Amino acid sequence: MENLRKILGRRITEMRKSLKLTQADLAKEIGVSSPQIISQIEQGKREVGAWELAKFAKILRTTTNTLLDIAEPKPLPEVLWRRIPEQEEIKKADFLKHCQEYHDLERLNDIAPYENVPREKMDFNKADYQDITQLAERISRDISLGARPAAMLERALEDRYGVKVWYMYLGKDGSAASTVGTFGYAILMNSMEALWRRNYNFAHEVFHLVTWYSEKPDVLRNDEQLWQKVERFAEFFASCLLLPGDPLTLAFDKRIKKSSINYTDFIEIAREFDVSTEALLYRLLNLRRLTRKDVDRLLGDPQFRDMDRSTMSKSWWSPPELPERFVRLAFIAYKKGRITRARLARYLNTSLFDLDDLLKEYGLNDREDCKIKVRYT
DNA sequence: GAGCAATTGCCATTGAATTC
DNA sequence: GAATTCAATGGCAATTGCTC
Repeated sequence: MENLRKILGRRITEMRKSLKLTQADLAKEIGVSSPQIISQIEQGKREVGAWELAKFAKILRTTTNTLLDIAEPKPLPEVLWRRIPEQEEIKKADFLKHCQEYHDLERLNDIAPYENVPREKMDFNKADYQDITQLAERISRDISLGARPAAMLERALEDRYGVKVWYMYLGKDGSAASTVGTFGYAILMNSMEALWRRNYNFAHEVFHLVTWYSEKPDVLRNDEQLWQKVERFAEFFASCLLLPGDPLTLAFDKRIKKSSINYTDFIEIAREFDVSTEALLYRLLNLRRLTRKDVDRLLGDPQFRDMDRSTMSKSWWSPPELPERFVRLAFIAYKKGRITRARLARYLNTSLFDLDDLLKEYGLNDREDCKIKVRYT
């Protein structure tokens, strides 16, 4: 038993340090009065009670099984951040824990393996914008995104490829992240983003997933010049994916009357494609439908900016606390008897008392299920 | 078996020493 | 200087042994 105590202590130390917490921080979170107690636990000199173990698991973003497992835990998957957020380690641990839970729910529901996310092995040093355009066209065709891709993209990646999408507050200056692990592909989005920016960021992260195996994340992190280039590619990819050339030029050309076009038409097209007006204008510049002078004049015109802003508030969208698909999977696993009601509440990060209210928010009702006989051939 | 006192072991607290 | 560890001390709950 002594050995198990030491293993548990060592594991707590490792996980605490990976989250950049001190013994004093952990003592405060756990609810013990002094860091000396944490020191004793980490050295295997003090027993850990069952309720304490559960608290350690929650605070260290892991499971009691992992804390007690004799086998060495596998290294955590890399997370590719757009911009490193505050408390990166905590956010990374939360994100990866959600991804694992998501995957566990998929398995509990016997969900068959998904189609593989299209992969592109790209040499970022040699690639050019023509390659990125072709890649966006290919991905758009593979995923069958159609003429208005933004409306389809997230749903298609979730349902068809099992990409896990999670929303979290990542600060006001905007960030997002992507990762690939044993749980599959996952994207972390900033819950503070407006709809049009969100779509763009999402498409940006899709680029990182598609090219995930082109270069190791730590290589990208340590080569600033290369990273900047890849980020420009990702932005351009997002632009091409969400604003496909033919449908966009068609939408643009049909609004031209006597060689001119109204400000409201630009705004309408941007809303139609669910992107910002800036993104639209730069894409039209790229497609040679506008000149650099036109774009600068529009973006510098306060009247255009006012008209644009006045239509934004109506389109504001705030994501649900938990992904709807994740809630649905947890609920179905519960209804099938694969998880208890208490575990369902834990997955949904709520209490048993508030569980029904939370389910109702997602349009789910904990009524007794019924069966009908069907003919099966 | 119930009640009580003595014993034991674990834990929290405090202050000081050591390590990083 | 902050974080961590060590050692001493007291409190509390569980256990043990005894008496009725």
